[in-house]
Amino acid sequence: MNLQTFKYLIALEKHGSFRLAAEECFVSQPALSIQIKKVEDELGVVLLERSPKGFFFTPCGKEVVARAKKVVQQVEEIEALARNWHNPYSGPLSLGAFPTLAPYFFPHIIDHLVDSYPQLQINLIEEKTGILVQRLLAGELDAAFLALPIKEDDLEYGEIFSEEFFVGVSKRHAWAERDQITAQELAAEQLLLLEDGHCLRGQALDYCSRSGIGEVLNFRASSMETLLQMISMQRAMSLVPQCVAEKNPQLHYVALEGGGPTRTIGLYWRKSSVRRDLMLELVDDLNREYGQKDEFALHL
Amino acid sequence: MNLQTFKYLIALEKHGSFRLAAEECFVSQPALSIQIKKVEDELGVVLLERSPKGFFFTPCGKEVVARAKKVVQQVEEIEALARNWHNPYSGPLSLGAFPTLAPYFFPHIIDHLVDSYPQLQINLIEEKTGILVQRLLAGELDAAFLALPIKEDDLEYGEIFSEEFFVGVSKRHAWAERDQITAQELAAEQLLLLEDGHCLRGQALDYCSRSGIGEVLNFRASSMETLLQMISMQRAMSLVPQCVAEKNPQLHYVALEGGGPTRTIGLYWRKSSVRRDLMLELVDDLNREYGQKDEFALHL
DNA sequence: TGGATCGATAAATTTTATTTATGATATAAG
DNA sequence: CTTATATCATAAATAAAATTTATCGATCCA
Repeated sequence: MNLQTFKYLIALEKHGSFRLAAEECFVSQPALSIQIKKVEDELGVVLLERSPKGFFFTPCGKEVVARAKKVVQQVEEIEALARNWHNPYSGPLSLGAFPTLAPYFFPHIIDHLVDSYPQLQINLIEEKTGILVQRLLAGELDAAFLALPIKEDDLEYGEIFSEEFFVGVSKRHAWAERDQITAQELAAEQLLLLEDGHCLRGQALDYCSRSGIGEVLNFRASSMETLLQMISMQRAMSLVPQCVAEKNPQLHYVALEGGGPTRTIGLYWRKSSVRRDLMLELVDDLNREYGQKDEFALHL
Repeated sequence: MNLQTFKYLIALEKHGSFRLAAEECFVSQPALSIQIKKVEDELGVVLLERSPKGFFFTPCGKEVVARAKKVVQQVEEIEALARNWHNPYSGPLSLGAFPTLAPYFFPHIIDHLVDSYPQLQINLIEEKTGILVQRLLAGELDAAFLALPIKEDDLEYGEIFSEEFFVGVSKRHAWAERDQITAQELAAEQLLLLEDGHCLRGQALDYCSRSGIGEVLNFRASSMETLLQMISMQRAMSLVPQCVAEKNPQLHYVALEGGGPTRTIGLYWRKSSVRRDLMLELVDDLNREYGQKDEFALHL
């Protein structure tokens, strides 16, 4: 059993081709072929079903590859651990945030990050929540700002802040003079939502079903910007989180009586991350700087 | 980076000696020395602090060894997966149970197990809960019967059964004619408990503190058998789970009005276990055979 | 059908790990 | 205070392993 062979298997799954896999691993194609066969012998199991026209992984092969990926990732984490041992505050740090947060939140923290950790080379990645979680688990991201809750055993998180949703309407809308409306009033209206995959969409739908708001406009905006555009054209209204509202004063925002729905943002990272201590420190920092409470929750 | 080297590191930590570690790995001492040095070069980190009188692991070394253990264990799980792929119902299966359950529970299920899975070579291990969890996580056990709750991310479980605790007293005791007593009455008495480390002790203490029973006899029996002996000598009373009571009719058992404390037993295994499917089946089986409800809870 | 591509195989080669032998240092016993 | 016996490190020789180059047979597509 051999880590290099695991990498071969993983590359093979990725490319579906011996030649390409070998290329990625910077070895010749026979080297890869032989090692794959060897590991099959060693395990006493057929991992690939070969035919003259190609090959595919057996169920057992798929299971082995899935586990091999975890193993290789952990080894890479050992290597990173050693690399960063002498200075955990140096090197590249990749942070993610989902699209309805990133453009409104990153500008707030970027200066603080750069000042506090000058030796870190910070990469900011904007992706939908699902992709972020995936990349986090795959070790491609060090941490991500995500809306609670995220159910992943391998991740832990600290809460950063909570914010309310307001009802965003055009300044020419009938509600433009009002500060508050009731959930009942909202229930009579139709809401524009983002397209599938945005966590904000899920949060809004949650709130609607809990508040008995059934109907939502069957048109889905593909980005927050589009959505705000449509609202300002008086074509729609929507639930808008506070940080987005603050950056878009061209609209009017109506609060929901008794408090609207809220979203809580947490910073998530792998429990096994080599940057774990740094992340804990960062959560502490961000709470001091931008947090609303004296106490903040860590979920480790 | 190399799995064999990880094994060397682990053996080195285990024995604290190059020679012994090499022996365990069936290689010569220089082979081990050289590989350790090589991995240090490769990682660019000193793992061992060497001195003429010996060596110890650096903080970084300790971290690396801890992670290496996980990696090696997962690789072993891949090997086991492959071995058992063609017949998951064959080979050795190690099951644990804690001391206040094992002797009373294993006899109930052993026939069923042997009949249902004739190709499995079943090993039963009796240890205190803490040790069982440790051995489970280390991959030395396939599964263990444990009292809920157990907080371990890497484990999952299915509930098997719940049972009530009764107050066990001698047949010559004043309560020997009674069927029920109240928690208040019990509060006036002193309870004998098992020594530290037994989960039953924790459960009893929990109940006592919740029921306002403050005093417990400051003498700790080292086994359930001793405890029952002492009770029958009229020297004490204690909380006894139902399955223990059934096997010891020489005592009298008084129920607590409104129901006494209960313990729920679950079968726990590693989420990554190669026997996962078998375990799910076993939980199902045991519930059909011995479970009290039609529905049983799986916590995956 | 001919050329290109794919993966398997064989032999030669290189790289890597391991053994044997030995050295330097410290500890324990006489 | 010596001597014997541990310990781990080092060096050279050996064994084992992975890798490369070269080649084959099969399929696919024009």
